[in-house]
Amino acid sequence: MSPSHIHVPTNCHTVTEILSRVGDKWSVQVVVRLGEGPKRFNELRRTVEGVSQRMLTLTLRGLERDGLVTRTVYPTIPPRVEYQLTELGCSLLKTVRALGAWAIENRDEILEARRRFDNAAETADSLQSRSDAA
Amino acid sequence: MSPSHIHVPTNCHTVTEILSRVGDKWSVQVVVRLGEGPKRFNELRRTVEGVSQRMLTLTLRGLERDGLVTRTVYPTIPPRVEYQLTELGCSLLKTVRALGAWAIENRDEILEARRRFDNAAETADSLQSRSDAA
DNA sequence: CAGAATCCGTAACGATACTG
DNA sequence: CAGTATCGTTACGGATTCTG
Repeated sequence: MSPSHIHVPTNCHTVTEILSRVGDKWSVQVVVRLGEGPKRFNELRRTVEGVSQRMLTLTLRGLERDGLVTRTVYPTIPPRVEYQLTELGCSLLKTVRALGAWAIENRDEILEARRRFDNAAETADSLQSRSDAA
Repeated sequence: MSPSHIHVPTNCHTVTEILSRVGDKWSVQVVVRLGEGPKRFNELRRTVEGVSQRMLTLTLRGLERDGLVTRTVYPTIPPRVEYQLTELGCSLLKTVRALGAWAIENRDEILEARRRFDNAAETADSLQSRSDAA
């Protein structure tokens, strides 16, 4: 049992901070792909699908900055750069997979809830416009 | 062992979708606070700290739409509205806590990696400007 | 090949004022 | 009390062009 009634702002902030690192548009996908093994830049660019060159660069820089991936440059011609998960990155991948499992498990329930909610809102709207017209 | 080399786009998309629901600026904090029990609007507004009225409203609507919280209106004067986690919301809270635990556990390592990275970048910059001046 | 730099549109967010 | 409506700003992300 954790004392959840004790509010520790630092922890909340920490969690939020980490979540916004991982919650951006591409970080998770990149981490998951790198979970398959080290990859080169354009290799990632192809497999992540939909990511722009710019965003892949920024995402990788961010992950590198936080110590989640390493960037290794082989000074050949043409240049060759490999990205690889660090141990920290691997441990993150594990907990992200848990969240992923939850997402897949509850996908249908969420989608249906969404459908219901949108339907209800639509119904309310049409009732509204009917009373407007009257 | 999961066959991680088999790429299932639907699952990736699902995970990304869920993560962007939870990865926004306030959802997690709201869910965590609601994990302590049902709360009223302004009660949340105070405990979540930093959230604007507008964003709290939007966040709660989003969570309600996805079936993660319920919204109960007591038609008294003044009005009283209670928000409460659904079962689905509770199950999400559990996996989010796992991510939170990871965040807290690895906070220092991340911060230090960040510091190192920024230092290295700064050093490179100053070397750059020195060769510019020459 | 692996990026850096620039430009630009959208969407997220915050502050404020108003309402039932 | 619990919102809605409107406005302005900022941050995110995409497309394009250029470079070592």
